Amino acid sequence: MTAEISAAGEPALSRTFSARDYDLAATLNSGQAFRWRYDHDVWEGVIGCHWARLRPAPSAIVVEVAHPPGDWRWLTEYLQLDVDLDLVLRTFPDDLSMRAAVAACRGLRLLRQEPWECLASFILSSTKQILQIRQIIASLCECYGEPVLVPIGVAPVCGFPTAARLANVIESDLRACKMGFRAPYLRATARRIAAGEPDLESLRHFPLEAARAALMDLPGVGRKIADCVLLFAYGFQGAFPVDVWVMKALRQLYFPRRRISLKRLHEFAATHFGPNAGYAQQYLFHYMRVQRPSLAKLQP
DNA sequence: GCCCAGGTGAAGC
DNA sequence: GCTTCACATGGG
Repeated sequence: MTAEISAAGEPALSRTFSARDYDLAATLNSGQAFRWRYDHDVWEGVIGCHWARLRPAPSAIVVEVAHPPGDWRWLTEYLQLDVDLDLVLRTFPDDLSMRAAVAACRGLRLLRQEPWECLASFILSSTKQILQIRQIIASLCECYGEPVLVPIGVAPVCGFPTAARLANVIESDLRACKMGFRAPYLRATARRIAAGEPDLESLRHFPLEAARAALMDLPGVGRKIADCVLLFAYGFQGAFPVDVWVMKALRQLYFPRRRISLKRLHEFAATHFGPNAGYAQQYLFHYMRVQRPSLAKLQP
């Protein structure tokens, strides 16, 4: 590995993956992951310690990497290329709202991200616009991440900083990355994770509620951020993050002109959206944010 | 200037 | 239990 990393400056290697019904733009731009940059029909980003460039093609995704990987599981797992979207969409409730969301966003996928990066990213997400979350994380990676190998002609880029690294950054230095009041939360949680309390890998094998409780015990992590990590990093489909957009979606689409508490919305979501509720949530989120921005402004 | 952004935690009833 | 508020920062 070290030998490969040191052998910088080679041309990118390309491989095409079959991917039917995969909307790369919607997926990489739907507020799940924050490290992708779009330029001339191409997405550039970092997955773990791998630089990657993704380009949509008919029923496929063309992937460029900086060095030959031993295997491609880090990529196929991240993009969830083995998921049959039809099977997922078929489990959605057959109501007008979900039909509209699917019609508008078909091809939107859930990624499967590395837990620490996902957790830290969403700690930084609170009351921030997606554009600003990207900027904070870019700054954090540039300051405290390890450089990854890139091909000739590509600007240097870093991986996401480890919990151990961020645990040793003082709060004022974190604030220099423009994360504001989130800095002490990120630092305190980084220290907990670096100490293995909890061990993020072991959460994979926990029941949903136990994993959620372990995450919510961390500083700066409440129900919403915990659910984002449960869904985007571990794939728990019972996790249904309710942020301001999803709250508007649920209230307007399912409970118009009624007062309904967040608790009731969670109870509704847990029974109404079926075995792939997490997927349904992402469709509602993206639908509201991208397709119905004018409606989203009405009656919060 | 104003309001809002993929919220959380603490303090008040 | 529920409601209100402070918390940084930047975009529209």
